[in-house]
Amino acid sequence: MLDLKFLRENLEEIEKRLKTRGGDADLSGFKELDAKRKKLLTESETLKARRNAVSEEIGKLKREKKDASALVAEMQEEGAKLKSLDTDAAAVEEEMNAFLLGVPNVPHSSVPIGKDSNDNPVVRKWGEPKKFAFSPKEHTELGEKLGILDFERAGKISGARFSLLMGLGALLERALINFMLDVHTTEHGYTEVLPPFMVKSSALMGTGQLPKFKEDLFKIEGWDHFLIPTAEVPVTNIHNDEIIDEERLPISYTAFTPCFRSEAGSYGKDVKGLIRQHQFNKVEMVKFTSPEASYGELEKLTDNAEDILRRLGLPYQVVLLCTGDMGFSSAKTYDIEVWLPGQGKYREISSCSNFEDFQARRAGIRVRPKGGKPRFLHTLNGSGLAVGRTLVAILENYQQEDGSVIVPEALRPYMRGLEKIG
RNA sequence: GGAGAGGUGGCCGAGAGGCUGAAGGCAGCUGCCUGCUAAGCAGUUGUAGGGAUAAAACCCUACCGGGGGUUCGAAUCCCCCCCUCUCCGCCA
Repeated sequence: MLDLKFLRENLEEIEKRLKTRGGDADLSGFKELDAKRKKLLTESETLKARRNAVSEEIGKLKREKKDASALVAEMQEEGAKLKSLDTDAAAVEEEMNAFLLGVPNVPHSSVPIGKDSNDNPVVRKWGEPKKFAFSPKEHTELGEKLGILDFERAGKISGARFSLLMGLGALLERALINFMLDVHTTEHGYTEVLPPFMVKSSALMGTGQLPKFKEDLFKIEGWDHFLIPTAEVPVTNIHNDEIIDEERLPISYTAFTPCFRSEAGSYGKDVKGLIRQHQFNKVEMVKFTSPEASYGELEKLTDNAEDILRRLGLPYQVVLLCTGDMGFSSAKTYDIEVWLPGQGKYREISSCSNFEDFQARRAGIRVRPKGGKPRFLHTLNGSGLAVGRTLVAILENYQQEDGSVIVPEALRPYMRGLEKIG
């Protein structure tokens, strides 16, 4: 959510920059709404000031045992007027709030202007895509032949876009989770958390998934709860409505959770395999920083995610999302894309974003500078990494001609020393 | 699920219709004092919205878990909801 004053004072500039995101940045109704709000507020406050003054007078008269009935009668009449005025004011306030909740974040000045993912510049690459002496297979075929992935049975249980990991596949997934968490906690300075996998709507409001993107979520029937689409939601909301002393920043959390997404509107995309699932595992990194430090921390956080890929020996590239391809709440986002030989392309495996104070304002997360006034802090998060897609990348990058898969060295301690699957 | 207790400022904690934005304490800030540290003394310190101003000072409004109600006036009375704690039941 943008700051009301900031929006009021920079309306044209903000509108111009939001337009670069494409689509939904319509601020045309704002001026009128803002004026209406101000008018009602001023009227209501004037009446209230009067009421307070008269009430005090009445109190004084009563204490002196004098007659106050004339004033009381007068105020009874005023009361009705105030009540209707307040009803209107509350309605406008709510309208304003709903409006603000629907406005996306303003892209940072370093974000390139563009229409869609084709306009995302590659900012760096690591590793060389391996040349295979044979035609490399996709993970689906490899996994099914090895008996570690079973999509058919997953379908019987849960339908399309679910997966069933068996035997060494399940172990590999678990190994990846433990490996990632260990690296982030022991080497990158993150504190591990294991949050709830269901959250209230207010938490989703705080991080920006609600109110606009309800159709992407799974709701628990009869409850105000949703399955989390990412650990970002419960972990960022750990500190909602808190004021954190500045010397405690930055705060860095890492969390493993399953993630649940309806994938509405993705029909026909990635229908096969582990790439796009209704349920998948992810290790997430979340940071709370001072406004001054957030862009430096974004670079660190992105590098922390890249580090996992480097240790696993998986080639990747980092792209900077252009204005047209960014998420609703983000001010700047890097996507990390891992090389998948089976598909012959780079595919997203992590998304690292700085939200500036957009989420903090919604969730009420502030920092108190030493001796100063509280202000909203900055929040960041990134996948470190999407576990299922990492498993795909390992199967495809480490496949051998006979269909077996070498276990990357970094993972072997987590795989009972196993060097090869199959 | 049943029974009780409770949710007040950065924190602890009083207040039980008007004189309360809220005593007292802690913490913070400023000054004094003191070889240093600690202690002591005095002053000061909530958040948000609006008005005023060159900027302040200043003025108004709201906020005592959330929402509604009663009243001229609500932290205080009434109703609904949420959360925490204790006991009982149930359960991994």
